[in-house]
Amino acid sequence: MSQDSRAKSPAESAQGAALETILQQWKRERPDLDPSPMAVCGALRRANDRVRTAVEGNAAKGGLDGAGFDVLLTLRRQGKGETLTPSELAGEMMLSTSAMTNRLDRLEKRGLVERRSDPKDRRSLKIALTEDGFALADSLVLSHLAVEEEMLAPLDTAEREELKRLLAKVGA
Amino acid sequence: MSQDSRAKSPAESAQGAALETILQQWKRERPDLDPSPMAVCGALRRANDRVRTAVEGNAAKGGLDGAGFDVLLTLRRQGKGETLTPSELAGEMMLSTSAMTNRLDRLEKRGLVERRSDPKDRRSLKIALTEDGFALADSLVLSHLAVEEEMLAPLDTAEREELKRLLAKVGA
DNA sequence: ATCAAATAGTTCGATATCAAATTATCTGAT
DNA sequence: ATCAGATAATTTGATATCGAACTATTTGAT
Repeated sequence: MSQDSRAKSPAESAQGAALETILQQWKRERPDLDPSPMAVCGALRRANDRVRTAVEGNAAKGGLDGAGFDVLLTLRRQGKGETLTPSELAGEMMLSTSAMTNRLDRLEKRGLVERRSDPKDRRSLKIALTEDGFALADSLVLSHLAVEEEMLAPLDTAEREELKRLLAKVGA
Repeated sequence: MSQDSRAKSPAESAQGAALETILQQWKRERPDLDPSPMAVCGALRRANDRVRTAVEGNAAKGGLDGAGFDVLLTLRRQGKGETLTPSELAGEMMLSTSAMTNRLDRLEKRGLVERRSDPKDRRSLKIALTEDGFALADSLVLSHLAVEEEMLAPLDTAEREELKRLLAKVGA
């Protein structure tokens, strides 16, 4: 294996074919079509991949994958002692409830969250951060923001605002 | 189940918590931190999710998932009769070679691509579109561009250029 | 010419996801 | 008060991915 020196772990080195090359190929193959939307959507995907990779790298420092990291930060930002149900968590992060069961199993096994039964509704659960989980979230959010800030470092404040504005219009 | 009415299949309705709410929560919980990078990175992720969902919807019209669709279009844009090896394909689309084996198995089973042994190097394979595969790719790329164009419809030409420029700077 | 190291593709084992089925509990209409 | 239907979480079964191990070739140093 090892595909000729590039392409290590897909989400890692990442990049694939140059966007410019792709556009040229389509112009040659289908001169009847305007491929310009691909340039924008491709740039969107690439930028998102770069950010995601960097963010997951930070999560890995806490021994978490992107999945567990999201759960931890979602709980943390609710506030000390606040809880969410598995369904609410799944809803917040666009995930099936069965995938959430699995994530919570892992986080609970690591002692970062706990499942508390809800006396008001015995079907339901309250998911809470443990002390360790809270501390880890508090630590990771700091480096997380540093990582995101670094990804955005080439953009000044006005450019960031403009980027947000334009992104909000995509698919709106 | 069904988490309070939204969040059907995660990648489908999608959206999760409002970005604005998330920012407010962090400002309350960690007033010592500047959460503004989250707004930009969140917008990036959301925009990318919307585009991906739309693009996968188009692929589904041809009975493909996003994975198979990518392979088909990558081969198509090389030109009629041109081939790539599984390793090259994996490299182009940032995927492990083992995942590529799996994708090719499925596409070959559907008669959309074929594996040709390379007489120059008997370890290697040439992946080629079949006639059906070529025709499907040619048809799907048309609606694909229509879908992407629709996602970008709220942006005029200058805004698209600006968006591309800004996205290229993210994580650069 | 030989053979160790590199390379191409596949297979294997583990894991994360989804959708559907399942179990337990609650709600509301009668 | 009962019970059919809704709801919460989990379990199940299928699939896609990754990294590592494997098989078959090729390459390059001697």
